[in-house]
Amino acid sequence: MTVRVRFAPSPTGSLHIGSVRTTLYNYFFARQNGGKLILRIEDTDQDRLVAGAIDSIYDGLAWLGMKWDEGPREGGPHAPYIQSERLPLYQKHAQQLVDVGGAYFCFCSKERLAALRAQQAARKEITRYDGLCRRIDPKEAADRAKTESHVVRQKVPDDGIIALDDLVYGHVEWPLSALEDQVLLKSDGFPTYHLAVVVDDHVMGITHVLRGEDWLPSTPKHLLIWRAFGWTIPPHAHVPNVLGPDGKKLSKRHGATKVEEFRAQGYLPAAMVNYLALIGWASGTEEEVFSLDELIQRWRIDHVHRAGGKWDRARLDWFNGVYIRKLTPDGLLTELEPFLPPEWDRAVVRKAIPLIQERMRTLVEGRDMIAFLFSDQVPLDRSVLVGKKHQPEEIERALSQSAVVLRYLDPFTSSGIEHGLRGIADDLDWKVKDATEPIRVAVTGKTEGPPLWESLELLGKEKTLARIERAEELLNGGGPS
RNA sequence: GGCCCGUUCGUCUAGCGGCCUAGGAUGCAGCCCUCUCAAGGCUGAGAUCACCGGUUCGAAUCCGGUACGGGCUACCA
Repeated sequence: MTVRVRFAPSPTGSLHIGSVRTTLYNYFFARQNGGKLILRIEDTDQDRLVAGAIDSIYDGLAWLGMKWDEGPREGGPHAPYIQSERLPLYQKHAQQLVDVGGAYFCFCSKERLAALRAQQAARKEITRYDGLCRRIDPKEAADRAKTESHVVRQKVPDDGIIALDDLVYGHVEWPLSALEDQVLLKSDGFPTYHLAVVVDDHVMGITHVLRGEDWLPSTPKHLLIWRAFGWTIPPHAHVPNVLGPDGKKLSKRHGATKVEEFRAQGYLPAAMVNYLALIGWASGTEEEVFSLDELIQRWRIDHVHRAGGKWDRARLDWFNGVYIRKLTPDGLLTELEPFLPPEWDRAVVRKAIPLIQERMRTLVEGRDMIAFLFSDQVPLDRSVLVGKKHQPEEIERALSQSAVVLRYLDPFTSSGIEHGLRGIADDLDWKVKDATEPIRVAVTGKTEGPPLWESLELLGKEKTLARIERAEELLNGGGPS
């Protein structure tokens, strides 16, 4: 039997990091078993639809490097793959469930339901449906259903126990008495998630249900549906949540949560994939840098951790640095491209790459590191320029001596610059870094960054001298402040 | 409140009864390298394995309870 798994996002916004992690696990599982991957859009809540969400899901998954076999745009034997386009299927199955006694029509208004809940809450009782419509004679109910607004509710047996042997969590069981009669088909004719997943998973031949931990509590409802239809229940695996720093499910409150945000911040897809895969799974060895293909090979469902894992930006940053350093210089240039202002000379950027590649953790950081090469608007702060070791007059003198040496340098190359500047330090009897620091600040506005000699060469003699001059003026009391 | 799940260094995790005086990574600190910052190398601090009981010759690992955290509890997914 070929493995068939699905990822089933709902188009309520752009792709969330947490669903990406779950999707990744589905992806690994499908690929390592030579199985098929199905993308199914679960848009049964018409109120929560967000325009453009499907595009963003496609964009995000494609950016991450995931490819799938069946889906809304690629089609497949079970099209359509958008639940809102499969309504008759769910309606038919809801009816079937009513026929076999697994569900019933309910005519209670939302008002009555709300009032019921309020009363129960006031009495500090469990708030759940009271089963009023369960007692209506089926024939009468069927008649009323022809004209009256109604929903279809699941008929949960009064007692007994239902259990699941989860591939990750092991044996889990629920007392049926704790479950309420869930709505399966809404009055607008749309199914709820519970009906739609089960029907689609069965009809689409899904062999393994792999989804987030938050679905575990509603699994007994699904199990009951599978059972009522008399279908074979596929193995289920729930995977732990991705948490925010406070231990709660990762959400916008915690900052960036969407793939596109991380993309915009200059993270590489390979780093995202690698880092994300490691929240909730470990190889069991001491390796942890894995490509997508390696993850497909190495990932094992039985090595999935049960506890939720917190999102750790610092660790992501480290992974991103690792992947940036793995790039070829031209590869890095390509990755950098979307972040570069159009007017920046790409030939210069290309030459700067070896200077920044091992220093940057994100593409944005890399771009910022070389911005001084293209803009004369470098910030200049007098106290930063002077530093702590020397008097302003001494710094000014060092600067002007350096300028003299630099001015007569021809050609203006990094080795010449190095030689000249080291000479200045010697003359001054300063440490090289002390003589070098004011120049770095004058030219880049910062105390840290790419190596100076090469940076100056790239900047060129004219601009270098102009900026040093500007710094001298600042120390003179005149000039820019 | 009810049901379910979870709990090993700050963080991600290894660990599936003896190899654990608990390993790796990240982060942090220090040293080396060095024109700065990184990268790289080395070193270090950091976990009474939530707690209490039990099983066992032996428990981070098995069982029970407690505490704490989380998820779910909608005509949301």
